[in-house]
Amino acid sequence: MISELLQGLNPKQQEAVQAVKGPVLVLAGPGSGKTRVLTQRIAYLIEEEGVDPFNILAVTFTNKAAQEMKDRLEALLGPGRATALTVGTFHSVCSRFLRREIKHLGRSPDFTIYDSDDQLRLVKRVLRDLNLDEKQNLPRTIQNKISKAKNEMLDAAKFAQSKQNFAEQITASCYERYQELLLESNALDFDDLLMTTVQIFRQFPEVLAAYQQRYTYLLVDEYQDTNRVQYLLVKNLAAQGQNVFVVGDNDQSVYSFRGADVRNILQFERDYPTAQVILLEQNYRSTQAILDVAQAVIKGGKKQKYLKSLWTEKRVGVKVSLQEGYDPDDEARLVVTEIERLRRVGSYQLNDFALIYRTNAQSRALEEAFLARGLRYQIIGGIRFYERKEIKDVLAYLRLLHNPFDRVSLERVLATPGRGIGSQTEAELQRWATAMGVPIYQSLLALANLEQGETPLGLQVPFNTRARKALLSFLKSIEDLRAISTTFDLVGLIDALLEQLKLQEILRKEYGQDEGEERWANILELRNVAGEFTCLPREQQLATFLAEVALVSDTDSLKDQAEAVTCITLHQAKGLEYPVVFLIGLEEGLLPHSRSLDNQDTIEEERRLFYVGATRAKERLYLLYTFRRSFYGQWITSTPSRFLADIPPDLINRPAQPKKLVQPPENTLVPRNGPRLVAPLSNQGPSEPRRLNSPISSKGSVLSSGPTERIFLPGQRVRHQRFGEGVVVSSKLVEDDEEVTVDFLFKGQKRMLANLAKLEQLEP
DNA sequence: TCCGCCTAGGTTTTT
DNA sequence: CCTAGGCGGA
Repeated sequence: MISELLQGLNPKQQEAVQAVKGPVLVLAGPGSGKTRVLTQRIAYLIEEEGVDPFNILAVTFTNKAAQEMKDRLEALLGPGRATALTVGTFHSVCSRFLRREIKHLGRSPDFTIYDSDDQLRLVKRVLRDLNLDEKQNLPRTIQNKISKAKNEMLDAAKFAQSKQNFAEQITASCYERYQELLLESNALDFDDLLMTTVQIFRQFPEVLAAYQQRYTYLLVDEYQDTNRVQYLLVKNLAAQGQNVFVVGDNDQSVYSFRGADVRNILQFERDYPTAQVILLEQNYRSTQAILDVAQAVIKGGKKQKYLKSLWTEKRVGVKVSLQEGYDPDDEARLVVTEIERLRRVGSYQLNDFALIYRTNAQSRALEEAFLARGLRYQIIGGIRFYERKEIKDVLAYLRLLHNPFDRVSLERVLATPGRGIGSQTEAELQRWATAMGVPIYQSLLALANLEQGETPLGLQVPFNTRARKALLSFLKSIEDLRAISTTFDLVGLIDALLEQLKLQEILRKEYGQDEGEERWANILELRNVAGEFTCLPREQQLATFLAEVALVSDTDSLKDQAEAVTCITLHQAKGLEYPVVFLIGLEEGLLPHSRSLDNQDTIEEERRLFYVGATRAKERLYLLYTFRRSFYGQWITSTPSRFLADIPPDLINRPAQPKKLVQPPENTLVPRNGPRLVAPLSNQGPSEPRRLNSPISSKGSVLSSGPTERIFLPGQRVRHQRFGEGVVVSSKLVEDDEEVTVDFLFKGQKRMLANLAKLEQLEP
């Protein structure tokens, strides 16, 4: 009997799901159901091959993908069947692994995980410790270098060896001190989670052997986005059984900035000579019109032969639209207007729409347009929930309670709220702790003992009376909370903390009524999340909560059912799909991003980003760019993205702009909030070709010509100069125009060419 | 120590 | 444009 698990899969997919033991590489285009194949494969292994879920490790790209995989398995196999399965991101899997195994390095499992913000603070601390100038040694740059080194498995010593020039020696000494502070803080940063795991594997072969024995089946999604250390993790775990099943798409490799190396997937067969390679080329997501454009862009740059091509059985569908907005506000307005139109004439809901952009900053203009029209929207990313100041403040207390050596949290907590402990006192505390050779928190405890008359090391009692008082009262409040944490559950602890801090009042005072309430609401949301952990044994609640909170990303909490338009970056949109997609800001300097321009490889990565964005669309794809955009407060005339020039004109519609804008007179400032000097004129038929300054190419490019998109859909209200108002009955595209049948209020039905007749769109 | 004014510099993308 | 840090004054 053919397994039910194979039903609804095409032969290629079935082949992948049933692949025999041994290494398997599934090269799969966008929308090819690769994540589904991965999931079905796991179900198949358990159901048909009798594999114990305990022996399976599946690595996904986000926690959200992991959750979805678990849910799907539950649905396929029945409840409870797959609970022994290990699923998660590299980071979460390694984090769990280290809680168990870090003891081999003589470290406590109660380590704190430092996120990027914590990393940066720690680097700043390092620079101050080493008396280095923050101007000459930018903390961000140093943080990036350290992170990069860790992703390449270079520890501080190896880094110092490999870099000989003076500037890098400075970085090396920062790296060294940085690791010292991490160790002293009993903390691991994001990158350590992976690097330390591999180090343990190397140093303790018996530990590795145990995991190799356990995980006889290893599956990895988005393999093209693995970096060196992730590659080594996979390789180490797969070394014995070779049962490694990876899925990915080299055309969607967009994470080289965090060390991802597309060669990992391209050289899979070299790493695993017995590998089977399966190509999934059929696309189940997008229409042919969308796929054609996406393929044109991805192929545009390269001469090399492609590993795979894409095809679909879906209908050709609506042509992809390309449109210019005057500026980002106008661009946003065009999008919102189109969303409103599609909602009227089609059966779309708000969550069918996605606005995808290169940089988070672009979401600002969108936000304003949505607010102005009263459409619900959700912006993914930007300031992440767990990076909000008020949230981090509260988390800092919780982290300090769980791990008193956590240096970054201690410093944060000392400074907020103001309690009379400033940089002077802090520096002195630091000196004193160093003199005693203990971590800062212990030196505080020693200070308390000193107060009670003990003088352990015969050191002089430091600090003036005021500072000492402040420090001791601080210590007392922490110790009080610590006592509470040993009797109350997590929510009880948080309540006590909020009470002690008088946080609600502080927030209201600091940010005013409205924003104060908003931030307080965030705190309550955090408290809500904490509530989900109170079902655990009390001793585990805080640790589990903190580990979880450190590793979630924003897309993880993305709600599909939310009735709102989604605004999201290209990177975060990877793996998602929407019926209608607007790719905005398709301009030189933005996509490709200006920071990528000095290097051919990074420009090609930008091209892949375009490809990823375009292939998110199922039914309709809109490409937009602006005439001008402001950078650093300066208006710059935009140049349309070079990737647009790779699209054959006949694949694209350049709609007659329903709203035509005129350039403002020279040297006229357009006030940000005042009345716009550039008023949208009501439409008067086909617009004059907009002056495109520096078009990419004069012919063979979508930028120079193009027929019209179908904008007069049935139900659209229109006005004609002679016939007056009417409603569109039907329409179809013809050569260079759109043929519409209109039912006029007084003149009955007429058929005409929309642009030729200068037909005007009206609001409903 | 804290507050507020000022200026110089900065914008990719994320687990 | 915006914001984080530096600097002067209370």
